[in-house]
Amino acid sequence: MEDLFGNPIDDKTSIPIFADVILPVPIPWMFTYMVPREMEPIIGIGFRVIVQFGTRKILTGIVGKIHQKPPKEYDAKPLLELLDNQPMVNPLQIKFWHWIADYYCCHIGEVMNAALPSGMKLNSESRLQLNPTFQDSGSDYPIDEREKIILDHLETEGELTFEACGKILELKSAHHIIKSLVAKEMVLVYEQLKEKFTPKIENRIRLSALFVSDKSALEALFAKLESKPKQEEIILKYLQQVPVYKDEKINHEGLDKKLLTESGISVNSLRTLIKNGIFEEFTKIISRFENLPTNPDTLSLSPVQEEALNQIKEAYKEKQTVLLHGITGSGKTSLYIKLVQEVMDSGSQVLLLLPEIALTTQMVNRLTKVFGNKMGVFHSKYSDNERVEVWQGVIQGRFQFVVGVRSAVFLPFDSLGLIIIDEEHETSYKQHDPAPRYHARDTAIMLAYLHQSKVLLGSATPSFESYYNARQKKYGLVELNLRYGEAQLPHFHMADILADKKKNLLKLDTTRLLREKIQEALNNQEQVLIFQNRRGYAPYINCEDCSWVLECDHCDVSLTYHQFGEEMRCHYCGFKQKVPTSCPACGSNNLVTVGQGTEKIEENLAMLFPEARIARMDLDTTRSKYGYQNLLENFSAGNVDILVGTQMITKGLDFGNVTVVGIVDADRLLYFPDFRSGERAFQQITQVAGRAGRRQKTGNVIIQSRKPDHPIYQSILSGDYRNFYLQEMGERQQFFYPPLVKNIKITSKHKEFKTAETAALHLKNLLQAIPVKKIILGPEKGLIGKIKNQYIFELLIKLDKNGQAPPIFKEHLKLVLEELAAAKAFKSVRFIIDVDPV
DNA sequence: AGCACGCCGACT
DNA sequence: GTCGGCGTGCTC
Repeated sequence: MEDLFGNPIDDKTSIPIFADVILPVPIPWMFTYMVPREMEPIIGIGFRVIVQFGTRKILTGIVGKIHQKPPKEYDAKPLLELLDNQPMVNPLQIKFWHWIADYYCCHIGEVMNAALPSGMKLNSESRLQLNPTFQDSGSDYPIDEREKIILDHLETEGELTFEACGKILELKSAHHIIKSLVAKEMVLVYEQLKEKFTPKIENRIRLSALFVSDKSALEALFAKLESKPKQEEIILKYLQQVPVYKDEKINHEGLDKKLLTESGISVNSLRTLIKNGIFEEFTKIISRFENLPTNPDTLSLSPVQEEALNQIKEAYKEKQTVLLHGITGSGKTSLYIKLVQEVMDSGSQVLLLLPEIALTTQMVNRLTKVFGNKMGVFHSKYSDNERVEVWQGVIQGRFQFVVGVRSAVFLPFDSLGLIIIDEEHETSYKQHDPAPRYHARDTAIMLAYLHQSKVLLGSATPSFESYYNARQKKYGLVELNLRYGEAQLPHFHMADILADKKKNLLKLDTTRLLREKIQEALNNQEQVLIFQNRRGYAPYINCEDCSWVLECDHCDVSLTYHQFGEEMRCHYCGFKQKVPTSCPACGSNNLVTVGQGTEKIEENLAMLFPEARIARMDLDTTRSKYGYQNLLENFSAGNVDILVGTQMITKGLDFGNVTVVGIVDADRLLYFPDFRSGERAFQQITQVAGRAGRRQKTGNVIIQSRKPDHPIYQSILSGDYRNFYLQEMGERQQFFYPPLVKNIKITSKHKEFKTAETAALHLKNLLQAIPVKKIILGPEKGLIGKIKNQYIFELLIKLDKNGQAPPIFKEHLKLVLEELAAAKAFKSVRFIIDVDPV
C-alpha cells in the first residue's frame, strides 16, 4: 500500500479499524463501519458518530465496539464524523443497554433511543435547493405544474425540506415529484445536520486589560471622560459590581451585560465605550440551572428513624437491596437525605428515582435546599437542552447526585454508590410504549449490580414483588411504623352509598357522612381532598330510550364527556367529537351522562358547598409545564378549600391543613379485571389517605362504597399491610400469578380482526413447543379490543420465575418471531413483547 | 422504522 | 399509456 506520494505505508499501522455502531433503528444488531485514519487515535466505545445508513439517511450512533475484523459479506462504509472528544456513554452503560435489550426482548437501538436525550441525537432532514448550474432557459424537459410550484417556492425560499414540499402541494409525500426534479437536474438534494443542543449564552463585558494592569491609565481615562458623564457612570457602575482595584483577576470574568443595560444606563454610551476599546464584549456559556448553595441538613432524626437508619446500614452488610416499608408520614425523606449525604461524602454518586408526578412537588424543593446545585434534576417536563446539561453535568462531575424520573437510570454515572427508589410500588416506573418496556426499579437494581452499589426501595405500600423478595430474604427489610412528630394516623370511615340511597340521604352522589365531614372541615378553615380516578365529566353518554352508547370510531371504548369545551373525547387515541343532541340510533333526545369524572364531581361539590373555593387537578388542568405547580401553590397558600383530583393528588403532597380525604367511588378501584386490582386499591387508598392529618390534627378519610363489607376495606382500615399481603398471596399462589411466576405478555396488532387473532393463535402453537415449563393463556381479545383502528389480541405466558426458564424461553421466542415474520400471512402483524407487564 | 424497488389497477 | 397504490426486502 502506498500513500499519496507513493511511499510505502507501514503494514502494522495500515490494518484498518472497524467500529460496531449502535443505531436508533429497530434491528437487533450493531452495524460495522470503517474508522477513518484520523479518528483512530481518539475514537473509543461510547463516542457519538455520524454515519450514513441506507442510501439517504444520516444518523447519530454510539460506538459499541472497536475491532479489526473486516466484515465478510459487505463493504463497510466509513464513519462520517466523530462528534465528541470524550465518550458520552461509558462501557458500563453499554453493558447495561445490552442487558435491557436482552431482558426486555427489544433491540439495542431502541434502548439507545430511550437512553439518550434527543438533543444529543443529530437529525438529518432532507432538503432541496435549486441546482445553481441549471439554466432555466428553453429546457429540454417539460416542467409539470406541480414541479413549477416547487421551483417557484425554491426561488423565493432558497431551500425546502421534503416535508415542506408535501405541504405546499397538499400531498402526503412529494417524493416522486422531487425525484423527477432531481432526474432533470433542476434541484439538488442534500442532508443537513442539526446539532440540537444549544448551550445558553450570556453576553458579558469587561474592562480592557490595559486599564486593569495600569492604574494610571484608568485615572487618565476618568479625566478624559469628565465631559461625558454617561460613560463615566457606566464605568463607575461596573467598578461597583466588579471591584478590580481590589483584585485584578476578577475583571476577566467581567459582568453580565444585561445587569448594566437593565439598570437604566445608556445603551449607546456603552456601545461607544466598547467601540473605543475601553470595554470589551465577550460571550460565556452558562448553565441553565441556577447557582444554589448547599445547606447540610440539620434536621435530626427521631429515635425511631435513627434506629431504621442503623438497620438499613446493618442490612447492607449482607444484602445489596433493602426495602424500607415506612407508613405515610413516617419521614422516609429524612432518611434518604442522611444516606445521600453519607454516600456523597464517601465520593460516590447517588441516584434518587421518583415517580413523575411526585417530582415537581415539595420533595425536590426540600432536596434543593440541602444539596443546592450539586444535585441535578432530571424531569420529563424539562426541555431537552436542560436534560443534555444534566447528562453533561454527570460526566463532568458537577452533579454527584441526581433526582429524576424513570429515564434517569440512563444517565452516565460511573461510580454509583446508592440508588434510592421512592414509592417503589408506583406503576409509572414501568414504560409501556414504545420499547424498551423497562421497569426503572428492576433495571436500577441491575444497574446497581453493575456498579456494585446499594439500592434502597421505599414505600408505604410495597409492591408484592418487592415484599416477596424481602420475605424470601433476597432483600433486607426495614419497617418504620410510626408517623414522624405528633402526627396521628387518620381515622377511616366507610360510607355506604346504597344505604344512603335507600334512606334518601344521597345528594349528588355524595353520602351524608362525606358531606358532614367536608362541612366540618370548611367550618374549621381546614382543607379537603377528593379523590376520583377518572378525569372528564362523565365516562359515557347513554340514550335513556334505547340504551345506545357513543363509542370511539377508532377504539373499542366509549367516549368520555368533557364539559370543558363541550366535547366527547377518547382517552385512548385522543379522538374528539361534538356532543350529539339526539340519539343516532332511535332519534330520542333523552341523552344522559352516566358515571362521574373529576369535572362532574367538581360541579356537584360546587352545588353542595356554594361558599367553598374548589379546584380540580387532573391531566386536563396540569398539561402545561407549570400547571401542576401553580395549582399546588394555590392550594398550599390556602386559596383553595376543596381540591378534586385523580391519582395526581395521591403522591407526595404534604399539606398540614388537609384534614379530610374523600374517596368518591372506591369500588371502581377494586373491581378492575386484573389480578393486581386488590393490591392497587390498597395502595391507592392508603396513599391518598396518607395526605390527611399530617400535622397535629387527626385526619378523617371517608371511603364511599356500595360494598363496605368487602374484606379489602377491613385490611385498609386496620392498616395491616402484612396481613393483606398474606391473604392476597394465597390467591396468587392458587392461580399462578406474579410474584410467584414470571409473566410475559405478547400482543398482536392488526387492522383485520381475524388476522390479529389467527396470528396470535399461530404464535401460541409455536411457543407451546418451547422446552420449558410454562402456562400460556389466550389468545384473548384485549381489554380494549381495538385501539387506533388496530385489533388487539393478547397471549399471557407464565414461567417458572427461578432457574433457566425465562432466558431459554426468550431465546426461543426471538427465533419464533423471526419465523413468523417470514410467514406471508402475518407479515403485517405487529407483535409487542412486554416482559413483567404491570 | 423508513425507504427503494417492483407489480398491478384506475384514470387520461 | 402513466400515475400512484401498496407489498417486500434491506439497511453496515
